[in-house]
Amino acid sequence: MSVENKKLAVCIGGPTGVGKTKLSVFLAQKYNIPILSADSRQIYKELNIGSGKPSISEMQGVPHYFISSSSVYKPISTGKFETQAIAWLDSYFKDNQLIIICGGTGLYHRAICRGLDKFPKVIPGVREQLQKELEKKGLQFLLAELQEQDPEYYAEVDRQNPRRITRALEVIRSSHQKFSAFRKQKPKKRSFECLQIFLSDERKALYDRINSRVDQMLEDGLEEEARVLSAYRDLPSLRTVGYQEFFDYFDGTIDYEEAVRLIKRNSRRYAKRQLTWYRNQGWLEFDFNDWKFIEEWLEDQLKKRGINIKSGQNG
RNA sequence: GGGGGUGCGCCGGAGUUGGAGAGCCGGGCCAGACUGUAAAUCUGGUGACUUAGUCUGAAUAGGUUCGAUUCCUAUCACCCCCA
Repeated sequence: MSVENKKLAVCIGGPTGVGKTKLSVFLAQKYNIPILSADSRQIYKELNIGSGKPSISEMQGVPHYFISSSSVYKPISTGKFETQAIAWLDSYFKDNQLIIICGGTGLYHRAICRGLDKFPKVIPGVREQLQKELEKKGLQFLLAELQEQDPEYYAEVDRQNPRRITRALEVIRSSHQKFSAFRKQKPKKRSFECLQIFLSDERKALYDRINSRVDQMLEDGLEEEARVLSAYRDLPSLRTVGYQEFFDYFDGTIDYEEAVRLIKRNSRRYAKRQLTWYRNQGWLEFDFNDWKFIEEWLEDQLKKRGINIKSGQNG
């Protein structure tokens, strides 16, 4: 690939509420490029307030893709997201050199930049069946099956995590092959390069910001949004901080104060998990507030790659 | 001023009333794992240290005892009652 054909995706990650959107919009405006969202909740058109989806005014005219592009009634898997996003990006990069990929879902970023291994389709009903067995017979029962069917994966999997066990078994039962047989863990070739950075902040300040962000969501009508969606609470996409807690409140399991407290707590815990993920994945860490530094760093990266894009004054 | 009660680890609760535990539950916090449910799911830590272990520890200071979180004395703090 010649230098002129260099394609670059600037991936921006980080914990919830750290300011990913603001920075992305700023950079997108500067280079006059769109933003592709890597967020497993903002992708649903029904989840607005609770997902922290940027408003029209926050987008400032910058085109956003994969925001509100699906419906909670048709859940999108990470695999589907990869397929759609890559198709979109390949097409985009035919005529363009630079894009911003912004979002808090680490696995989505990974699906774009590295790709997921190809797994067979799960036969309808298998997952539900496994869920039933898990509830009735327990994890140990499923573990025994995994040990027999796929000793390799059994040896390395987190055996206390039902999600991992049932995932492996749904693939095994659907394909009659070992789960580990599909786990090549080999990065895919992409038509573009990913530059991965994440924003962070002092923990105390981040948590304060998250707490007040939740207060803002409540003011904006999170409770009503949750109420409308409560009939569909069992959908995977509604297993989400900000909604689940309200569902319990509607049930009378907890009172309003408690629901709010839990939303804040679970948001903080989520933020921590995100930080752990990006550090673990080797992303470059930047201070959320140091835009100047990030700008200069990015300029440098573009120059190195021979990417010459006018900093547009539009916006 | 008099009488009574309570006091342990970041916080709350339970529990031990002479054979002691850096111990139980919850919270908070810290850290980690994670390839199609990922805002999901799961794990570890939270007195100190030279960390497979060692030391200190039940408000503080003494005392009784072979042995004290437990009993005694004083002090401090908080709570209740009486003046």
